[in-house]
Amino acid sequence: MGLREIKMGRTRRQIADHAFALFVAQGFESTTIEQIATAAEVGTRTLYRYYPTKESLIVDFVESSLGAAAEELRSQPDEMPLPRALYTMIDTVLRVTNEDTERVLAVYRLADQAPSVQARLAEQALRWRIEVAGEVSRRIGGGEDAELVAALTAANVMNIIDITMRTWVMSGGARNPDVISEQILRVLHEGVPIPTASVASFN
Amino acid sequence: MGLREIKMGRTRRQIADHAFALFVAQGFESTTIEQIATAAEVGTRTLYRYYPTKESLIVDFVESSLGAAAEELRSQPDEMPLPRALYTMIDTVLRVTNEDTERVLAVYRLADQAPSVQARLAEQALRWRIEVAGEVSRRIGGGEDAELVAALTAANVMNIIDITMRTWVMSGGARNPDVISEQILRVLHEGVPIPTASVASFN
DNA sequence: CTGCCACCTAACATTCGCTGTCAATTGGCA
DNA sequence: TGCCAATTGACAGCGAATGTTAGGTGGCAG
Repeated sequence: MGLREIKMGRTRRQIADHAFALFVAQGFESTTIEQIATAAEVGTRTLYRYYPTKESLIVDFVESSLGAAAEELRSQPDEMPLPRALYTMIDTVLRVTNEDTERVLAVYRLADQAPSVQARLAEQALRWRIEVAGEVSRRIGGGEDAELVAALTAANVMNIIDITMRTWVMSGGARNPDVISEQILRVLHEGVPIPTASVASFN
Repeated sequence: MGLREIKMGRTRRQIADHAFALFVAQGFESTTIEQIATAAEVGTRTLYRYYPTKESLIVDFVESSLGAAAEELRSQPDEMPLPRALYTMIDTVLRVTNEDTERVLAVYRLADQAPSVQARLAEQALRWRIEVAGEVSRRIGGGEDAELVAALTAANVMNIIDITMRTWVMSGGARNPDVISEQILRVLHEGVPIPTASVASFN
């Protein structure tokens, strides 16, 4: 790795750190790109080369976490049972979370006060849902309802991650994310209500 | 209802219709607010009073649909089994869809070409997920894992709606949404893979 | 029927996110 | 050491979004 990339990496982190500091201090909307650029000692044009949108200053952090999780899923051997492979994915996200709790907390708190950030986060989850669905589809093969099963399974996984994170954030970071996700998995295995047309089958 | 509100309703529809026409014709990003305002024969400031953001010109349509569905859920008697009540909600969304297929198709197609629209749609789904979780929570009472069950149930319902719609849109509107959702419900009742920590229990 | 009030409308100005362009700078490498 | 390629940031400009304000229109009391 050359000096060039090292410097770029440093610049990138500089920008994100100053952005977070300012966002937390003054709020997302009332912080301008120019303020961030000035604080990070770069031109606004340079900032935009690293982070294409204002929201990405916050959301890229989660993006990399989800990216690592999806990569983890793909890297599991095909012989591994799907439920186990899916679990490794959740585990990866939680590991990243445990490594930088403060930043993750800040992300979700900022999302709560800035609709555009919330929107980008939600879109991100959707994109990864589709990504994961593709991998699940590949693993279960192309049976009858394969596409739908894959889509539903992927959606489930993203829900588990999302609800775990939100529950954790709601506790102010006090509870343990791993414990929460275990609880969620237990509840899921016990079964949750599923919509039914007729009154007959309850759950 | 006074003359004033009638006129406002007309203006509102005027704006949305012209916006959709322009979006479909030229794409979302390359259509400016001013073009829409001009086409609808209103000032840009007036347009913003009806639709606070450019994206809302598109997503308000879905918002009302989800709003009607949530209202439907709330209006079901408490004695009705939850799975049945949840079903009425899905049914309501699909009914709205069947009533204005062209507009719904346009919404999702535009979302595919405009990230900001996709993001707002996803955020909307998230908001309604939380809304529905509240109502589910109320109906199942405050038992041990009640909050988590409610959150997971609500997420499931929103997933069913979303996957139904996406599958339908992917078919170009050819397939029947009701049939798709029935298929999804059947698959769900048969059970989909759930992440597991140990290799032992394979769904 | 009339006149007043509240609300709707739209023009104007301004802020801010974001992009294209281009010249200056700096790292990589022969 | 000097050339090439890539990074940088200044400048200009577009378009979305908001505050302000003046003028118009419907609703309603007298």
